[in-house]
Amino acid sequence: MSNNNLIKGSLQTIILKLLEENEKMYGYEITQRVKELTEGEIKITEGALYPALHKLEAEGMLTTEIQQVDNRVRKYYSLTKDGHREVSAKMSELQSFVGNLQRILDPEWKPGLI
Amino acid sequence: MSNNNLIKGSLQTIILKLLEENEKMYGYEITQRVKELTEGEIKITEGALYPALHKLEAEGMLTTEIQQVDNRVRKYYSLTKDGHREVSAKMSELQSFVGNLQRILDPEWKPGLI
DNA sequence: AAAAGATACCTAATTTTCTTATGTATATAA
DNA sequence: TTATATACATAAGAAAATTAGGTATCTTTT
Repeated sequence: MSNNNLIKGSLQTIILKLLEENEKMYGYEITQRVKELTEGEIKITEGALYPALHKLEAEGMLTTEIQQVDNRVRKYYSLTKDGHREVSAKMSELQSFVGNLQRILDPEWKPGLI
Repeated sequence: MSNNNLIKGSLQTIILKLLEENEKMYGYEITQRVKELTEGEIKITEGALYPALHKLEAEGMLTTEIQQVDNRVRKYYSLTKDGHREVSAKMSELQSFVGNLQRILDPEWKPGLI
């Protein structure tokens, strides 16, 4: 995940949230979407992404569907019912953690500002 | 660090920032300050804290000073010159990462809001 | 008086999650 | 024809946490 050794553990949340917004995506597409949304600042490495996708699938959060596109194989992922539930949980966990971080690092901070 | 498996890697930044604000602190004090600032939501475990302090000291970011207080030993940490430089670097890295996270997770988000 | 909890330090084994490197394969641009 | 982009995958190693244990003193509760 780029040169950011800070803040690990948010990859699952990123994957789940993108899939909530997009119905179905394949791995490579996710890396490109993140790169695009962050103007190249966050690059998800394949060594991090694929194991994370496999883990989420094994946990029942995602289902897969293989498609042939121009002689190339794509593996599309989408949220299961459990996956949909998990998105909200992960998102509020993350937002709450970011809030707590601000409270520690910026004593002036009040919710509503960044 | 509490029950938050999300967002690892911010402990160093937390330590450095607290020491910038407080001149000197000892380990146990840091755990208590964080607990207090986050109303108990983030609990830094000793197994995470002490190795992190030792690493920062080994890297020349912190110096230590032992004090006896009521027959109990306290190890006070303070920032070195390098440590002071590092705080700004770590802080802007973290703030930029949080910004990128918002861009990924909240398409509505614009800098200035949280 | 004894037990429990708070204060204060520490380390070791294990787990999780990442980076780095490598491998396969097709299509396109230089 | 060589490099880049697309598309999947895994394995070795590093980094940073969790969990669980250890030592010791002081204070509060039973």
